[in-house]
Amino acid sequence: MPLKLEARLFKELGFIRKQCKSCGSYFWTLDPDREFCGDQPCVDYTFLEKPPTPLRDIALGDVREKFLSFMEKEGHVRIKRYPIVARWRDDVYLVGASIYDFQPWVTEGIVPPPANPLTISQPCIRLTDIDSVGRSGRHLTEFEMMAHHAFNYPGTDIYWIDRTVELCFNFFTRELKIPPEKITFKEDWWSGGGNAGEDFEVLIEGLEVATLVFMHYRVIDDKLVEMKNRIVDTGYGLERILWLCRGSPTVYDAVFPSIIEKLRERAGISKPPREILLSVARMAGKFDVKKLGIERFRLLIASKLGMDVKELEQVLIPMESLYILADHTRALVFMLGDGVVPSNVGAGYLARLLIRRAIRALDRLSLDVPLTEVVDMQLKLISRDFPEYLELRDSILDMVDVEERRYRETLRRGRELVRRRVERLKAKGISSLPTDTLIEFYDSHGLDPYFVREICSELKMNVKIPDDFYGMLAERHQMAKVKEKEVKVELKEEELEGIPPTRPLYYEDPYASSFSAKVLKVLKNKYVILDKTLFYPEGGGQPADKGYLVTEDGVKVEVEDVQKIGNVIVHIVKSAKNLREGILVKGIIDVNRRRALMRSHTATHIVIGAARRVLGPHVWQAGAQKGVERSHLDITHYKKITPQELKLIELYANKVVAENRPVKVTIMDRNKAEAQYGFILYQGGVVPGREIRVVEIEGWDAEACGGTHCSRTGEIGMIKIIKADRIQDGVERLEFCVGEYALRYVQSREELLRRLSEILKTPVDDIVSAVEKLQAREKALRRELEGLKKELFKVKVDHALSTAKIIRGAKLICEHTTLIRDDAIKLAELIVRKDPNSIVVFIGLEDQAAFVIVRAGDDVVKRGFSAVGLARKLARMLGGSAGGSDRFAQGGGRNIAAIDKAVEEAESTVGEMLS
RNA sequence: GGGCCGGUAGCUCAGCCCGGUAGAGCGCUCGGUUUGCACCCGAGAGGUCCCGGGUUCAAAUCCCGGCCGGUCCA
Repeated sequence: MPLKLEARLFKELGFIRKQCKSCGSYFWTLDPDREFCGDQPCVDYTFLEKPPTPLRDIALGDVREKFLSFMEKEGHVRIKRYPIVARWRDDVYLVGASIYDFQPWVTEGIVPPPANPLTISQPCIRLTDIDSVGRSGRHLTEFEMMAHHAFNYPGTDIYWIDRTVELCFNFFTRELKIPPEKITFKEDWWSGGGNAGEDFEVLIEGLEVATLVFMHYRVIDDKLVEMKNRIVDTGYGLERILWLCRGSPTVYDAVFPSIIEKLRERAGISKPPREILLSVARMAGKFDVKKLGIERFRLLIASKLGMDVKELEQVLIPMESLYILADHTRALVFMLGDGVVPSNVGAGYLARLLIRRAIRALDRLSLDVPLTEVVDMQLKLISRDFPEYLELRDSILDMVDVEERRYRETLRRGRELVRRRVERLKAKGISSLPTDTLIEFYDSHGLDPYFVREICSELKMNVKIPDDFYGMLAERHQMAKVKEKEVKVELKEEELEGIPPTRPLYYEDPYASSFSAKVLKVLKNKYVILDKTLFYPEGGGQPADKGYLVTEDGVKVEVEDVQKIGNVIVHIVKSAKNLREGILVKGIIDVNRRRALMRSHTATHIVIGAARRVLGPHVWQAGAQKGVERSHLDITHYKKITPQELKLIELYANKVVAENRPVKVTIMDRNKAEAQYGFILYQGGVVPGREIRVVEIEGWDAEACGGTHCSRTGEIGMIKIIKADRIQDGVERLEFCVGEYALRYVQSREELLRRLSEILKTPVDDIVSAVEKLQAREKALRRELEGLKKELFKVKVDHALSTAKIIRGAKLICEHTTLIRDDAIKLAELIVRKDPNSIVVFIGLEDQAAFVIVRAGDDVVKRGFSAVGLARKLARMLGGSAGGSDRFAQGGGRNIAAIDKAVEEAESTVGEMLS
C-alpha cells in the first residue's frame, strides 16, 4: 500500500533510496554504504556508551526547550500541553499521542486548530506495553511526545511532506548536532483511530526517535477514502531522544538516574555490572520481550553472556523492579496531578493498577519505604518542568497513601482467605492448588499468582502457575456488549447539509422569553429548524427548553425537546403540520422552567468551586445533570465525604449566593483563557475551538461552558445539598436543590419532624431523647418478657412432666399448644433435658398454618424412637410434610382442622413406635 | 459499562452445596487462679443472619430484585 515517499530535502542533499537487506523496507540515507533500514531488529543499537552528539549532558527540559523553540523559530505557535486525561473524548481515557489533543473535531475540520502550524510537547500515557516496562530498557508508561502539526484544509495549505522532513532533519542535525549521515528515513504505513497515511520513521543509531505521519485517508470498512483535510502528525519521543544523547544502558537511567540511584542504595542492591545492562538493552532492542515471554528472553541473554539464568535473574530482577517503581511513580504523578482519582472503573482503575504494581515492586525489593515517598521524589523532579503539580502535592500523596493502605488491607485479607482455603483443601487431601482457585484468587480477590504461591509454600501447598495464566483469565471475561447511545433525533448529517448555523438567541439574552424567527426547514413532520432561536438545546447537563412556536394564524405548536446537531438547532415538536418552510413564527419558552435551570446551572458551578475548596484541588466534575427540582453533580474524590465536609460545602456555596457575585460570560481566545485560568476550565471536558465561552463566577470559579446562567449568584436564593452518594470508587455524587425547591425540601424535612413529634407527643427539640428512651424501654421490656417466659417455662416443664402419660415406660407430653413455634421448641427442649425419658409433641397454629414439633429425649431415642418419623406422619395428616432427626423434628401443614385429630393420633402412634 | 466474590455477635470468620433449635475464636462483663505473663479455669452478656419479594409446613441456607463493599477486565 505505501507509495514511494519522497521529499525535496532528499534531492537537495543527495539522499539515496535503498531497500533494507533484512526487512525489505525502503529507506532514505546519505550513507551510500548503508544496507539496512536502521530500525530494530535489522540493526543494533549503536548509541549505547557512544552517543552521536556532543550534547551528552543535556537535561530532559533542555531537549524539550530546544525542540519547541526551534519549531517556534520555524513559524510554529507553541501550544500548552493538554491534561493527560482525555476528558474531551469518550473513546479513550488517557492521551496516548499529541494528535489525541486534536481528535476528533480539529482533525475532522469541524473546529479550527488553536494555531496552525503548531508545536507542542504532550505528556502521554501508554499502558499497552506495561509488561515490557523495566525489562525492555525503552518502554515507559509515561512519556512526552513532542510534535509539530500542520492542518491542511481545502484552501489552506500550511505544509506537507517536504517541509516536514526538512524541519525534522534540521532539528536533529542543527539543534542536536547529530551527523546527517546517521539519520535514516524509513518509509512506512501508519493507521490508527480511523485514519491512515504514509509515514517516515526517523532512525538514528538503531533507535526510532520520531515518526512523521502524513495523514490523508479515512479508513471506512477496510477501504481508504481520501480526506479533504491532510494532516501532518509528527511525534518525537522526548525521553528516547534524551536516551540517544546520553547513551546510557536504558532510557530509565537517562530520565531519572537520581531516583534510581537513591532507591538502589536504600534497597542495598549493589550496582550491577554495566556490561550486563548494556547487553540486556541491546538484546531487548532486538527482541520483543512481550512476544518472546520473559522466561525465554532471560534464557537468551544468559546464554549470550555465558551466565546461569538464576544468576542473571539475581542481578536483573532487582533492577527491573527499580525501573518499574521509578517509571510507575512518574506516570502516577501525571495521572493523579491531571485529575485521575484511583477507582475500580475507568481511568481511575489504571491509576490503581500502577499503584499496585509499584507496591509489588517495592515488596520485591524488600524496600521498607512508603510508596508516597517515592512518588514525592518523582513529584519534586517533575515539578521542575511542571510546577503546577506542586500545589497538588498534598492531594496526590494522600491519594497514594489511601490506595497503599487499601492494597495492604486487600493483601492482608487475601492472606487469611488463602490460608483458610488451603486448610480446607488439605483436609480433603488435596495437595496442589487447583488452577481455578488460583484464577479466582486473582480475579475476585486481587491476589496475583506469585503472591498466592508464596503464601502456599509456607503452608506446604503446591502451586503451579500456568504459562497462559492471563489468557485463561481473559477467557473468563466475555466481551462486554456495547450499549447503544440513545438517539434523540433520527436525522442524518446529510439531511442537514446546506442549512446555515442557527443563531443562538439564548446567549444574547438568557432572560428573554419570546422571539420571532423564520422556519428554514421542517423534516418528518417532527423536526423544525429556525434561522434563530431562544430554545436552549440539551447540552452540558442542562436539559432543553420547552415551550411553543406560534404561527401568524395563532396556531400553537408544542416544542417537546431541542437538540443541537453540529451548529444547527433542531426543535422537536408534537406535530409540525401547521408549519411550512419560509413562514414566520413566534417562539415562547417556558420561562419558569428556564429560570430554574439557569439557577441550577450556576449553582452547579458554585458547588464545584466549594467542593474544590473543601476537599482539595483533585476534585473534578465527573458528570452533572441539572434539573428543575433537583440536580446532581458528580465529583472525583478518593474518600467518603464526611457529613462535616458536606455541611462546609453547603455553607461555602450559600455564602457565594449571599455575596451576590456577578457571573460573567466572555468569549475568549483559548490560549489566553488557559493562561488565565488553567485547565480547571475544562470541568465538563475540553471544549474545542480557537475561542471558548468562559463562564466566570467572580473570584470563585471559571469554566468553559455552553449553558445559560444567572447574571448574579444572588438570583439562586439558596442551595440545599441533600446528600452525597458514592456512585463508584473515586466518584461522589452531590445531590442538591436550588431556590424555591431548596426551601421546599427544607420544609418537607420540617414536616417530617413535626409528624414525628406528633406521634411521640414530644416537642421537636426533645424527640431524640424521647426515641432513645423509647428504645431503652423496649429493650428492658424485651428482657423482662424473656425472664417471665423463663419462669413460665420452668413451671410448664414441671407441670408437663407431672401430668405426662406413661406409655411403655416413657413419658409422653402431647398437646395442642397455644405457644408460638419458637417457644414450643424451647419448652420441648427444656422438658427432655430435665427428663431424657420423655417425648414431647406440640401441635399448634401459626400464620394460618398448623405446625408440629417432636422432641425426643436421649433415652427414648436409644430405644428406637424417631422424632422425624412421628413428625412426618403427623404432618401428613396436617396436609404438609416434616423434617429433622431422631432427636428433633418439625413440620406442619395447611389443614388446620386436623390438629386435634393429629394430637390423638400422636398418642396412639408413640406406643407403636416404642418397642 | 461488564464479569466474579462477599455482607451472620464489637472484630475475624464457620454454617449456605444438601432448608429443620444460629455457631467458633478473639474482644467484653463477672468470678476463680497467679509475684508476673498476648497465662490458665469457669460463668455470662452480646444477633433485624444487609434490605425487599417469592418458593416451602419451614429460609441464614433455594430463587428473583435492590443496597453496600471487594476485585478483575474494557
